[in-house]
Amino acid sequence: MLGAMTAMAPRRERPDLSFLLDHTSLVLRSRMTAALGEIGLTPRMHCVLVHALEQERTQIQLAEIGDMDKTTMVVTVDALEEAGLAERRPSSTDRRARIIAVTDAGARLARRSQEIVDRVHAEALDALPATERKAFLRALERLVGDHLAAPVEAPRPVRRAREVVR
Amino acid sequence: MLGAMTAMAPRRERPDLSFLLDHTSLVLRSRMTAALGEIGLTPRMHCVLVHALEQERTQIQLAEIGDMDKTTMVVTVDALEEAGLAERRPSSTDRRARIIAVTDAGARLARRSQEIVDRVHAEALDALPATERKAFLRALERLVGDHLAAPVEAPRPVRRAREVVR
DNA sequence: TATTGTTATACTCTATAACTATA
DNA sequence: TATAGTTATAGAGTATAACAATA
Repeated sequence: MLGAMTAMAPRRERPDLSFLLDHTSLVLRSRMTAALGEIGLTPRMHCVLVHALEQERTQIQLAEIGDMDKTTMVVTVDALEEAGLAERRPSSTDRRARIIAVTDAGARLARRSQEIVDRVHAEALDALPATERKAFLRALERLVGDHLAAPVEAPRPVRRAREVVR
Repeated sequence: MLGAMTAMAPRRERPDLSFLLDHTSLVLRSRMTAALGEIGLTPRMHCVLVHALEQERTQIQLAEIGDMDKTTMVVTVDALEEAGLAERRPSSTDRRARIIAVTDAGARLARRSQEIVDRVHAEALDALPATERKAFLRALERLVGDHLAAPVEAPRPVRRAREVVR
């Protein structure tokens, strides 16, 4: 990880927003991953389960919601199927597409994992006084909706064709 | 990246802190990387420059501050030397250690890069009303100092010895 | 014996490219 | 022609292992 962007002394006058956001985000993620890991889920599996439960969705739609590549979705759904938590079903309207159907076991586990997610979030937020907590969340939501809505696109390196193995 | 941890509907009642922190952190980082890239620096190079300027520091000390591995520090210092921004000098007290000395060009560039860092931070924070901004920063600092201080250590996979090539 | 800095490289993660089936 | 899903793998990023010099 990358640490302090700003020299030590002027921290108070120029708060190191990069460090603060990176650090809190990383630590929260590590807690979330550890907590969900106890019931055999990754954050990604949880994300797919919850949104597949809401309504009938295809892999592409779930990939969009979870901000994953479709190829990452393939391995995530593979893991969910292997664990007996979800199944691929043909879409009735598009024979190319697969609906991700959550099994009963998947639905039960999703309830537990959502409790875990809420608990991990609550434990973090409980460290803040109520007023500050509200302003904190409002601020984050404002940033996500506004100035920090979309990442700057970095130019991606062109990749050579893949080696064909017979 | 990973997106929403929480189903769509209950977002208002159960704010998705993971999503909010991940998203803001990622977008800010992309902006920072793009902005520093315009003067030929990575966030890591900036970080090392700034802290090497503050006082005499060895690679290990700079790695600690930047939360980088010492091997990552090697390539970062390589890049700084190649760009003529810093030099490795033998420590006068420990012949194993190298002091990272910032050149005049490095010092000039560090002033500019710190301005860039401050500007990118300010642009984000300017999106917030003054009161909210203060509470936001206080909250982040409280979390970093308290509940979200340290990541949960994930068990690292054991790695086999490296192949010896003669 | 432990630590600084270094090199080589193992491993993870993510996404691109290419492909099949279908729209 | 374009899209959903799949497979294979390229490439970036990062950290471990091993080592030389020194403490």
